[in-house]
Amino acid sequence: MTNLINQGKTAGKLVEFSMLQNIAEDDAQHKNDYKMLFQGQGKILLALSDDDNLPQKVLADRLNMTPQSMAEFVRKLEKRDLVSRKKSVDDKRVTIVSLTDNGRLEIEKRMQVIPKYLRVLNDEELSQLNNILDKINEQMYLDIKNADSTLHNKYHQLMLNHVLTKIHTND
Amino acid sequence: MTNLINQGKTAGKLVEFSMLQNIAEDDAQHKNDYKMLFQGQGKILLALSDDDNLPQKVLADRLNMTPQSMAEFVRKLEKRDLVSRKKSVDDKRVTIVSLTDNGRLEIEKRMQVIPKYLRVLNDEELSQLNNILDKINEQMYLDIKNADSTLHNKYHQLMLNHVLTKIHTND
DNA sequence: AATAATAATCAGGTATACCTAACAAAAACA
DNA sequence: TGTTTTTGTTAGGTATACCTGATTATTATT
Repeated sequence: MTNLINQGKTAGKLVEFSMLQNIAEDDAQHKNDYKMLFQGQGKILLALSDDDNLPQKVLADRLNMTPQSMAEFVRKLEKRDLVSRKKSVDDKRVTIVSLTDNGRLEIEKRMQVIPKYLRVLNDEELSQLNNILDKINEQMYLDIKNADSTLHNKYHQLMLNHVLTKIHTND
Repeated sequence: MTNLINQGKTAGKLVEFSMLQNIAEDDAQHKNDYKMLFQGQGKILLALSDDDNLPQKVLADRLNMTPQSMAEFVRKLEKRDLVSRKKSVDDKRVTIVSLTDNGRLEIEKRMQVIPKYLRVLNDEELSQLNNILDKINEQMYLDIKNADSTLHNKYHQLMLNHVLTKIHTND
């Protein structure tokens, strides 16, 4: 009961947070980079950062996208030299998509940006936030898995599990 | 020093969080609603939710957009019956944009969605997260103000200051 | 070997967020 | 009063994210 009220408050602050993020990062292309991490081409990069050398079809399924869209995005990524495409040898229909070194760098670059606003948190707050995010993220993994047990698109799971922590464990 | 490491970890988790959010809310148009809060038409709604009945020009300045884009978005919002446009009487050049009741409802609807993932936090965690978000948000307000003291576009400030808390204070 | 299913492509489309250039109407200024 | 500034509009454009339909290879099935 009381909890609901607190949840409401926090929800509002999260919205505020997202909005400020959007405005604050208005500088340069950072914003776009960040925004682009989670849709279209960016999604694909993230997917590949965990599980590389995937057929386009698999990517399309995982990211819940039509093969046509996938083809388009992969093309664009290829043009930007972030992924490469090679025909599979076992099945000459399939095109294997792989990250280029450039693409790998790009992802790291994008993810290693430490938002300026984190600097105002002290160690205790950082660790609190860490715990909270762990809990929230875990719950979201579960939600995603459940929403999906209805087969039809396996979502990420594999791909997602600690993709990012992995990349960030070089500290 | 150590702090930097923790910041890095947290940054990674935030990226993870955003990504999961994007995927988890794949259901229905919720995702789009949410996403749309912070750009284009959505930004305008938010701006008006704090400070209503504004000339298009002012909106364009505050949201750092060309008047042409603003005109376009306001048009679209009008078509969706979320805002109304009336000519100002003192200055017949200006068009005053106002939220319709419908628009006001729309904003509240969008913002009062409590993300499912918050339910896994207990009261202590919620209050920790609240504090943390307060700190972060406050810092971002400052950043925005500073980035902006270089005149040229006054950003929000007025508009932003506790827009959302205000709306959420009905608990 | 003939047919069906699968991976991908091409062509064409919609929607959104933006932008620039050109221009009209109204207001401010000299 | 005439000129300049300001607000907004029209027209046209770019870029991204997606989608559907039709078609081509290639592999799987019968």
